Amino acid sequence: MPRPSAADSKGRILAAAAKEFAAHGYAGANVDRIARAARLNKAMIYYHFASKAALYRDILNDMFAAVQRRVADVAASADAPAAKLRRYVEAIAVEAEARPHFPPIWLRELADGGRHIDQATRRHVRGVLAALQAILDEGARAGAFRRVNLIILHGGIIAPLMFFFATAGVRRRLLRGVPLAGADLSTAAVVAHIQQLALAQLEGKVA
Amino acid sequence: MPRPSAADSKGRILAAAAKEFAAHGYAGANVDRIARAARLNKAMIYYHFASKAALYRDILNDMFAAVQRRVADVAASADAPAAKLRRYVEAIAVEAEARPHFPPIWLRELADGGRHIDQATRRHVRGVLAALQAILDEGARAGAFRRVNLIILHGGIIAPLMFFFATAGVRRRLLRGVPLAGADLSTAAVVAHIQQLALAQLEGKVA
DNA sequence: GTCTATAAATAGATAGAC
DNA sequence: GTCTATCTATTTATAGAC
Repeated sequence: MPRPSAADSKGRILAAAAKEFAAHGYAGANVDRIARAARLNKAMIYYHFASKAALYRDILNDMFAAVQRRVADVAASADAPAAKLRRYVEAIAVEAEARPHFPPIWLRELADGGRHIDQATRRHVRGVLAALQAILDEGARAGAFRRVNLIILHGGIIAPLMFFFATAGVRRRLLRGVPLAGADLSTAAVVAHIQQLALAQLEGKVA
Repeated sequence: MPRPSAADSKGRILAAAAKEFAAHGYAGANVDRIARAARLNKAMIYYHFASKAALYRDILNDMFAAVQRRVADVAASADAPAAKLRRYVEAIAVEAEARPHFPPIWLRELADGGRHIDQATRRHVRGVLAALQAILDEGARAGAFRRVNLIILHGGIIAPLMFFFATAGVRRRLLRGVPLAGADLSTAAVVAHIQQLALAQLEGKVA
């Protein structure tokens, strides 16, 4: 994955495209706007990428590759299962904050039924779940975790996380003036909350 | 809101459009496809609606009006706070199952920053949160609930619910062959789980 | 590698007949 | 209310010069 550098045009295109796809979705994204934001022109995009779809797939793939790398490191570490679980949640949050385009693009891709996810990306997605499963198995073997449904647990982690990051705009727009609406919500507070909920399930404090 | 009936063309357009917007998003939706799915032609859409945007706004508004009506009924009922909370979660799930376009459209709209939400719809969204707040206040006054952040609690309810309904397609596509991936997940099990998590927070069983 | 100019297709919207 | 035909703008993608 050629990481973006201010100098090379391909990196600038990837950065501009990620922003554009996050803001407008695949169909709504405009190749010309991407080119202008990258201080280039349309032709340069087709010099580096075969098509709009290929550009989008590259961005998707990069997102999930990054997340998988991070959570695989966590699963392979020497921490206790509960600590790994906390770090798993944190890893996803870190990646979402480092790549602000990640949560909105993932939300849209879910709504699209995963239509643009190619084989490489699918492997990464499965790798993320495999890392969580490994943590759960280890915890269960150690007697620290009870067995829970992987998808229910993962949904309880990824869904509120993605919502928190992706809805900053909507919260500002819709909840102006609503008391207790949580304008003061910090990433740290949300992450801590999700960690506690997940651990409460695994440790049998809640059914 | 003129409810869809098999006979009238406006209802058929609304039904076809809801499906199209859910599958492709606002920008990706195709007016011609909507017309064909409604067994009509493009001109009929512009006879009933001012524009593609107006058609989309009507569908958004209808979704949230329906949810608000349901949760307002729950909040105004005579049940105990804990029962109301459980019925609040169930109400959203019922509405999501009754309108399969609702979860994907809402996911996309979040990613869009709520760009297409007009004033009427905004009132409905706020009304949904107001109903939850009323339930929380009542529970707190009765000494049954402790005070929690409205947005964190609501996010913990709405996010996994929308994910569950909206990701059925992705789960099938991405997780084929993954053991324990929860192909057996039922709406009832997911709803019960979310109810328990929310109540655990409110009753202080988890921080 | 980067650009201008343009081809080719798509899609929102409207005119006007019935 | 419903249709066919069409206008017009937008947009992906490419040709070809530098």
